[in-house]
Amino acid sequence: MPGPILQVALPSPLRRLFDYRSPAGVRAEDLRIGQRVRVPFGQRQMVGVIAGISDTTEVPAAKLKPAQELIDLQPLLPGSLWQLILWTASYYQHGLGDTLGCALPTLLRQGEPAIARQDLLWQLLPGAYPEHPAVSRAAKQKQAVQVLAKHPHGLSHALISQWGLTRDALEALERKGLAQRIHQSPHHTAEPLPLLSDIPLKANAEQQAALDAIAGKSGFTAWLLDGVTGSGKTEVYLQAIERCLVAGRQALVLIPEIGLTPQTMERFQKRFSIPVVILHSGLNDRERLDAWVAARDGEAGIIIGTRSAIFTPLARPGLIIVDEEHDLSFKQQEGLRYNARDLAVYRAHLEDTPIILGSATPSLESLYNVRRGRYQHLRLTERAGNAKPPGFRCIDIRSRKLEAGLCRPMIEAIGEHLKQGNQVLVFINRRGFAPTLMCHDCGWIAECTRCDARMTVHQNPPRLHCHHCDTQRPQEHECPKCLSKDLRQLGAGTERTEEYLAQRFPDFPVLRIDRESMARKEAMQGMLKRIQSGAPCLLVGTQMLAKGHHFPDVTLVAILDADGGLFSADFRGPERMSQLITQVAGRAGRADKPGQVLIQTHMAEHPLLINLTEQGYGAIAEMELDARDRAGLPPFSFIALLRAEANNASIANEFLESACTLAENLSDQLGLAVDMLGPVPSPMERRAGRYRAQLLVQAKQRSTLHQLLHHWLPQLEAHPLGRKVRWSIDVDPLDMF
DNA sequence: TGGCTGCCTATT
DNA sequence: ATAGGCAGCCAG
Repeated sequence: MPGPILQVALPSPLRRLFDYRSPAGVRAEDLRIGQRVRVPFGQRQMVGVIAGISDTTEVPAAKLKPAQELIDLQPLLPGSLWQLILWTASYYQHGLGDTLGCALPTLLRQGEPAIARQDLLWQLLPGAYPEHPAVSRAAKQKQAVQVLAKHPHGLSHALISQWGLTRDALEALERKGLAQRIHQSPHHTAEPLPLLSDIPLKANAEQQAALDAIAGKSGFTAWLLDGVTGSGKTEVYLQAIERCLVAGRQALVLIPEIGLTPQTMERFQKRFSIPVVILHSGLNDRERLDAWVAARDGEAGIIIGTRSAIFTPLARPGLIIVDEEHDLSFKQQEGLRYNARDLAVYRAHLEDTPIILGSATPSLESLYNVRRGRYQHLRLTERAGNAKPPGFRCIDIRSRKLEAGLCRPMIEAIGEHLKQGNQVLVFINRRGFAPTLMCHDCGWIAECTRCDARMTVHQNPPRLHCHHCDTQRPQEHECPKCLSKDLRQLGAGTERTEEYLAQRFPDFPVLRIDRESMARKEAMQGMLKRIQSGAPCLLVGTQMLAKGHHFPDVTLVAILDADGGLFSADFRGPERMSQLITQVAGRAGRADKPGQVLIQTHMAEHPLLINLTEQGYGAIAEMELDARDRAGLPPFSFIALLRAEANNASIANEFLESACTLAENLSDQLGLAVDMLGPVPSPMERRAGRYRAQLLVQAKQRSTLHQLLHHWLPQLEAHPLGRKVRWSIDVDPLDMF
């Protein structure tokens, strides 16, 4: 009699499962869905996950091979997380094997056992205290004593780097007789610990109302915490987490990619004495696995991480928080194109826990869900210490002379604020020195050889740089077309504005904050320190300035170009622009120093700008939602984008034409009301030497779109042209590029 | 005729 | 993805 057949998901782009016989010597009753197996695959061996167990198979017996080894004794993931991953693969139309590949830490993908490295704990010995003379001249060891003092039952060795400690410091303490290592069995449960190591702030009335509302419901509820910058969303998170921990459960916190602000992280670690796990990009594979296991086995109380942390298993899920839920970095832009914020809502539903989506500028999707009664709206409108919201004013720059992107009234305003001893933030969403290099005699423009884009002039070091494919080359000294020497650098980026301001206001330091100047990690820390000193200075930067950090001594926010979002090709342009302006504006001001925001624009009477400056983001959002409704755009419809790229334009187009016909046939057969838009060349047709085109599929109902995708994707996969082009499907795309 | 490239196919 | 097989092609 034939044994069970294992249907195994393998990390390959092929969207199907592969059947194997069970490994030699493994009893049928020990096999479970969700266990890993090592299997032979072609010439190699691979680690896969059992996704199904069956009595039968279509595969001829001669081809069927036995798996080599059963890696896990138990399923790797709790049921809810397995469900989440299955749903992710099916919703985003991605192979299960590859989806698991995105969801699991590298070492698990390689077949490493799913246990923490060791069960070593560090514990203080009696008589150790931070002021102990033996550590008075050893800052690291002193810090270690402080941290260990908060963990009377011992701090897991796996988590020491999370607390900024090193093995060396702890071993030194051991030698000095101040600390010891203790070993414990893997699944021991510690006696209840004090949860808090710091006293919560007193919640104001709005915060308390939000907390009471959240506490008043059990099970799944989605809360939209809509709070202006400085209104204390983090304090609501912290106290909601505290409640969750008191109930013996774990909290998962998702934060945007660049939002890893050390200040916020410190607040979490300072407040709680239970283990907080931070999944940041600096972790190595082993540390990542240890953190994963600590979360899965319930050792870690709070798990904080970016997008991919949504796939961290929890032993006792109790609460999910998505901070800055409108942020685009929650959407993965390649491969498995999932949106961690959306998955978080589904996960909370699966695990029957509350979820808090927080933002000062909620996405239209979330506001729409509030309108439909799916999310509960919580508002925080007061800024801490009664700080006034910043006052907005637009400056019409039509026919005004600009110097390095600044008009005269703006320069004067900057001078005023500096003279009064305040800081000024200048926002210009363009890196480099100048966005264009042009020949003044014949109009030639320096373009990228691999993209349909202009080269940006950079000065440090001097070069032309393509921001789309990263190509760099020296700047021409004469026009390659007419040999004129009169090449001009047109327009302004952060470098030019920085240079101009430094020369115009020589008495004040100018700090530039963009990807270039922040390349070194210490750079940001150094600049933040300087800004926090409160001395008058100028900050010049890109949208990096808009994320996370608060600058209380800034009284003027100068926005040099608000027009980009007003006439963008993307229907989300206005939403993005409003969010960006509101977020940048929110960086400034505090109780005793109200902030002012000046916006340069060519379209001072544009209703969007007027509404934004007079009524704020909420009003704009409602207006935009109505516009989307009338136009039948998301969130009032559902879209998927099929992208194709190839070395020549016609083959990408041919593939999409054929895909379009297939989709039209399918929707006829199945009676589905879907609209096909395209294929059309991508807004930037050539990028990094490849030609790109796209086809948009749109439906009124989510289920209609998914029925089509479900039948369409296998056809595309089997399409002969599909191997000549590189194609991908993006469900709920956020970017049309 | 050996060895190279490019294209096609199978992977359980 | 990735490896292997095979046809077509050229230097020797």
